[in-house]
Amino acid sequence: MVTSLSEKGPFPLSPEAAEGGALLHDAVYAELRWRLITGKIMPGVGLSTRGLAAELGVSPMPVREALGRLAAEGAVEIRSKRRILVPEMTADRFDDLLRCRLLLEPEAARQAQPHLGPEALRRLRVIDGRLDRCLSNGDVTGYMEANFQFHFTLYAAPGGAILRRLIETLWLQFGPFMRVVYGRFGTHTLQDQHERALAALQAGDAEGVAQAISADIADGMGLIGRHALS
Amino acid sequence: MVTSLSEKGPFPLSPEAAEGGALLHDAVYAELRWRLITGKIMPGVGLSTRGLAAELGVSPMPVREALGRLAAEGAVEIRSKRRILVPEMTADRFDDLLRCRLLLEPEAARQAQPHLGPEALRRLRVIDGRLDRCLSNGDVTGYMEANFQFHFTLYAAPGGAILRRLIETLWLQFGPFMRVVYGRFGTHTLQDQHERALAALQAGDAEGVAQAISADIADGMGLIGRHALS
DNA sequence: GACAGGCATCTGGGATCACTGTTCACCAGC
DNA sequence: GCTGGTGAACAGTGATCCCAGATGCCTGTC
Repeated sequence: MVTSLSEKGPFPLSPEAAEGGALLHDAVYAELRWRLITGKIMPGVGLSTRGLAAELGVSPMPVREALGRLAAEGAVEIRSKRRILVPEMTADRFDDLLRCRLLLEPEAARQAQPHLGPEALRRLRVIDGRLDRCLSNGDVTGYMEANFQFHFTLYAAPGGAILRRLIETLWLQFGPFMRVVYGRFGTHTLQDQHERALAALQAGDAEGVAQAISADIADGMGLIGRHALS
Repeated sequence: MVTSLSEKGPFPLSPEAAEGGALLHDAVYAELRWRLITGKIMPGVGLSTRGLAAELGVSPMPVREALGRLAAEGAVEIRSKRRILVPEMTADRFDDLLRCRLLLEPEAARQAQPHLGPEALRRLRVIDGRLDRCLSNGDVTGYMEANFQFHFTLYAAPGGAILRRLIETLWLQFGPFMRVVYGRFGTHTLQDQHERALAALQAGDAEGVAQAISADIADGMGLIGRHALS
């Protein structure tokens, strides 16, 4: 298998996976990351290297390596042999993740604010518009993709790469769970604080942006997620 | 090679590596993590899967997987083919790491304080005593091991696993650099804030613990590290 | 009919092999 | 003597193979 990748665009190459570079295991890693963040993989489902390899049209080796990386980040759990799965969410882990988000993301937004010019603001508005359309249409996957892009476009700042990376590992862990939650309760109940963040951004109010993001996380993830767990 | 691991205690099994479990690549991963955190691997040196495999007495396969995981955490850099190395520190990356530490670790200490009883306090004092002895003796490696144990014993709290994991990722990245810095400037200049943290801990003052950790990071890593980079 | 034990199958972990791209060194030419 | 090109060695990547362990089903016995 010289891999279908080079000839026909192998597995549905997601935006994230596209920048994966020439290395096969990097592409697989990026693809799986994207699937987890956008909740395309359900919690509790077992993943098999052979199965994923067949699905993606690659050999089991790059898949194994990608799963190993994800395991190091806590996104998948290698439970003994024969069982490698996306961990189920528990109330404790949820609270832990939520605390970390509330600690990291407002700070990331605060640090990024001075570097976000009109061009970034315009892009954020475009993403937010797509996000709202997905909410109206009940397109959960589209919403999660747009929400990811909104937050990480907002956090883009020179010198924030390490913080962004930490935040990404958090998103990897709650993506599958939140997908289930949104799927169960629908998207119409979601009320994000993005407008507030954009207004503060336009005003050059870093503290306001941070507070908006904090509220966005507490509302969008905290309330509905904890409700689903109870 | 049924691996020397099972019979004679293979490669110098560090405290961290011991809990690695039965899986070979987990043991290698833990071993390399420990070496990075304690600065036993210098920045800029090339690592080769084959070389490490020979050194550790295992086949290149588990080493490859371990290096892949470390690459995902930013602890090693896979620069093209034929070159996989511990990245050199830059001023920007250092500032980024320092900001993240100052964001995460005081909060981890604050969250852990209510869960730290007299027993934990006693263990922290033992570790701090060993740490001070290492400082007097100029034992840089021993100091870094003790310092790691002090901080992560302090951060131990139920429901803080994810935060601790994030912090470990940071330690992986500055360990090799700080080892060089300490080696160059000696350990006698180091003045940690551990006593202050222990006093606040004994008084049940969570905010005081957090401030002491904040000062400890700013002094022990911030000042000396930035001085070394200038 | 239910439970226990054994067997078949499946899956992950490790080893080995083949290939490719990179790097370094040596040699030739200017 | 220096520079540029070429070739050889080397190291990472991906594929295939093999083994051990776990899961699940089937059968036999109580």
